[in-house]
Amino acid sequence: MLADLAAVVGCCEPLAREPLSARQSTELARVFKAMGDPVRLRLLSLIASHAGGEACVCDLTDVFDLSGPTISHHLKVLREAGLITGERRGTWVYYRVRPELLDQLSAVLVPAAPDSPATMPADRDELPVVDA
Amino acid sequence: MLADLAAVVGCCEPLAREPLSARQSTELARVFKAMGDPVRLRLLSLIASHAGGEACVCDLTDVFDLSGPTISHHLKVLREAGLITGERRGTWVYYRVRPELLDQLSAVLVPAAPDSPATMPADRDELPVVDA
DNA sequence: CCTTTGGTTCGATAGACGTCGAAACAGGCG
DNA sequence: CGCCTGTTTCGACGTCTATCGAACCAAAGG
Repeated sequence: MLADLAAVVGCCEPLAREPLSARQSTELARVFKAMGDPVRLRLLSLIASHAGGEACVCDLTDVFDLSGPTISHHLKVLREAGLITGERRGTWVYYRVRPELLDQLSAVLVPAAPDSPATMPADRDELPVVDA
Repeated sequence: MLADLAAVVGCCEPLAREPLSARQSTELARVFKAMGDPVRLRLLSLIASHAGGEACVCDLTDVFDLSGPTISHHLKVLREAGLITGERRGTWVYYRVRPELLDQLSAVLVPAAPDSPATMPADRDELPVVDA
């Protein structure tokens, strides 16, 4: 669903440097909107902080007072926003975050982090395209 | 509306370090949701990148094919999320961003930026409380 | 004062979103 | 094969949200 964030945002153009184009803001907003829900944000955090960098859906469901389908729905939103990837291994489905995306978002927000690797365009101006 | 982000998120706890609590995710999601709209994201960018660090509403209205009330509504959402502040000076109302908030969000996203000032909790563990 | 211009609030409406239960799909395992 | 568990899809429903026009408030000048 989300094409390549770097391609749209120009990789690490801070929000405060120059106005976003309509296209850029649309793509970026898609990602922020995915994070604009408490459940999804918590899911993201649970996956990101889970041992091994990945979490099974069964681990996530028990944390909330929500039905299975609802959790699955939120995971799908996060997946389509490019924030996480899911992989089925046997019976269970494991999700892991895509740190590059978080790095990019972080870089967009902050005016100019001096020499943090998160803002060094060098080693990741080509992100894998995520689809569906 | 938004209390103190730092107080809730614990100031700079990265998303991937430990799972967010229900409360933390709720507060954070409020901010991300405010940014989860193309118009608002563009407004934020227009204000942040405007000369002098502030922009008059009259500057913002012309950029969009939207009615005045709609722009005003979006500005209110950004304001209540704590992302911008508005001040009336004479005839016009000027908006400016709150960079601390953007810094904090950036810090929450990235696992551990080595020595970027954006992630140094030292000089800003006390943020001004924004209300309405 | 009254008018004009800039911005916000109000009320209404169409569409999007979160949630659920039921049903469908996918793998193990008797 | 048939069942059982884990996960996703489907359809529906109530709520929230983006948008508008109309009305309203604030400041500046006649």
